[in-house]
Amino acid sequence: MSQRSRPKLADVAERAGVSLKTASRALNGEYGVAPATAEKVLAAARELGFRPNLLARSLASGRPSAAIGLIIANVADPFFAELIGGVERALGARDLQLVIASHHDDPERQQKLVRALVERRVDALLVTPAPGDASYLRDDIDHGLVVVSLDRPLVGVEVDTVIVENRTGSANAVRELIASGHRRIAALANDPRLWTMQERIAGYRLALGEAGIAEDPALVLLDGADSQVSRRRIAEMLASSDPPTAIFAAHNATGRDAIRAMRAAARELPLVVFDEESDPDLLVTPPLVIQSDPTRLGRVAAEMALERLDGLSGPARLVVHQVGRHDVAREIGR
Amino acid sequence: MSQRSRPKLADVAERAGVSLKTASRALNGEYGVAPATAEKVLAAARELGFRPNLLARSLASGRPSAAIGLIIANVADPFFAELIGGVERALGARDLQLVIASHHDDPERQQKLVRALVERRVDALLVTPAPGDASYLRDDIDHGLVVVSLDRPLVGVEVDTVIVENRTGSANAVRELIASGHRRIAALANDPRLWTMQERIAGYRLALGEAGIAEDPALVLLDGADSQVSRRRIAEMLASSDPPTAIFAAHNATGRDAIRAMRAAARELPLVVFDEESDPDLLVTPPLVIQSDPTRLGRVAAEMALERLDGLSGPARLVVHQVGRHDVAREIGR
DNA sequence: GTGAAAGCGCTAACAA
DNA sequence: TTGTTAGCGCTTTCAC
Repeated sequence: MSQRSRPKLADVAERAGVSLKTASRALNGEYGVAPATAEKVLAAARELGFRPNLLARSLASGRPSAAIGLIIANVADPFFAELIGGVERALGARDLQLVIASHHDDPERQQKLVRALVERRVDALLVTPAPGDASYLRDDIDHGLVVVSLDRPLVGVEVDTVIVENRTGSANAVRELIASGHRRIAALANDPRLWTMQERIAGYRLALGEAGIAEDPALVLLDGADSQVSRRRIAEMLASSDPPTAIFAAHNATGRDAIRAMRAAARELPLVVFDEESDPDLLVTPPLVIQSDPTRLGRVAAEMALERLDGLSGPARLVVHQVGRHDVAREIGR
Repeated sequence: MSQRSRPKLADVAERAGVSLKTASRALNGEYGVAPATAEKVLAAARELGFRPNLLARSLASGRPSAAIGLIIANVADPFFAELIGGVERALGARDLQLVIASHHDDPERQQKLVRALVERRVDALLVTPAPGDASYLRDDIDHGLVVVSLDRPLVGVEVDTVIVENRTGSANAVRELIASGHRRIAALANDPRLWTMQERIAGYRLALGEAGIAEDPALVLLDGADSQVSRRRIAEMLASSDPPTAIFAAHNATGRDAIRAMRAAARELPLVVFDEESDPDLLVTPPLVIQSDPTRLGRVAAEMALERLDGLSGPARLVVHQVGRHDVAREIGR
């Protein structure tokens, strides 16, 4: 409805007194058009407010639609926002448009979104996968769809993937806590279905195991997505007869809940947080931050997709980024 | 290139042994297809991995492309991330896809993005305008493009607009500071070209004027986009012989710079911040927060666009949201 | 240097 | 209930 009365190429051609093909050539800057003719066509287009229909062009030419699909957990999450920024920057130079959608960690919603974007004929699909199997993508991949997985691996298909060292990064941070003498370290995550959380908790367990520390289930919260619940659970840990002496938060929001719970209990324990994005130096409890660098994640994933679009073939590639480490308390002198 | 070898509707029809149109009807769930025939078609489509080409469908049917364009300042900014979330939610029920791009407050880049999205035939365009005139949109609007402006007004065309009470909200907050006895109040903004900043500073001036306080240029920083610069400027204010006794930050990032500068100077002044998104209760200096509610901004703008797409006509509408006010320090008991 | 015809993948109108 | 024909807006042969 909204775009119905638009002038078409034929209108431009008619107004310029040339044929369809000549108008097309002139507007696309192709060779073989007399300068005067080209100028006439461009003037006609300007006067008419002509806007070429990219959908029609893509259909007629068989060329790709110049759009990249990006499916992530949640656009409103600062982590993913930064990731999108990285993708956008990598795409910018190529005049590729970005079609974005959130699956909110719902596998079925992800599948629907994949379908919708494939039907829209995006040139490539960047996905931060929801939990669960995604082998339904095989078909599209076999038909030439470029898929790149980022932040988490895609289960059921082999595609280019960019992830970070969740496990090692977490283990190293927990090792630091242990080296400082801590033996009762709480571990907090927001959703046990997420691969990133599983890896980070595995890193926590790895470090504990190396030090011969038995895991205390009372110090582990895997399902802290609900802030109310997680604050209560952390408060209980702090109030117990054998409380933790340090906290490892595998997720930023859960880490912030920990800060709130500590403040409520008037206690301040050493805190490690994975992927705290929001100026951690300004938090009342400056943590040790382990960082994924979502901007880089997005940029690299987009670049890998572009390489595939440029014709790169070969087996799926796996890129594993090292994580950053920022001892915020030390950096601000506390 | 990537989607070339896909089966088309004709392939499905052939495999099912029916005509093109019958296959089309069956796949679109239209009436007038025998159940057995429909089943055959669906089976054929499944076996072939058929994905309808939405671009072709849109072209052939004249129906809209089921995509909404969203042009904002910066996808990676948490404020806009939330705004996107609001748009996405409002669109979700309708199966509309979201094409997103950032102009980084560059008017020329915005114009390019508008063109690109119009050529892609988005059904509607939601824009958080970059500074400057945008009357180039008139032509597209006249041709039926639905445009909604959000967070800032669009200059040069009259379109549905959703903004917030930047001026009143700022004035009220500054009035509170004045009522507490402050007469030397610093004002910080990040970019004087932005309408939102102009309005908020106008609110600051309004409150000062009412109280008969002369503005001291030494206490006003309008161009604090560079964090280094803004921290230095704020530090100079604090170190001056006649320092401010309170701070009004018209922008969140500049507000955080103020917190850093205060910490560096070992001073803590009452702080008002506009649009602090990142858990202000956890900041070392809990501010009084004036909130735009970007999620609502996005949701309402998207709804207005949908109403237009549904055929609503009439003059451009202006929606002005009241801002929220959170005295974070008081709320957390400090 | 320019143009006429055919066709991209699909739907619409009208038959049968 | 099904099929045929034309055509969406553009690009591509292949002519002139």
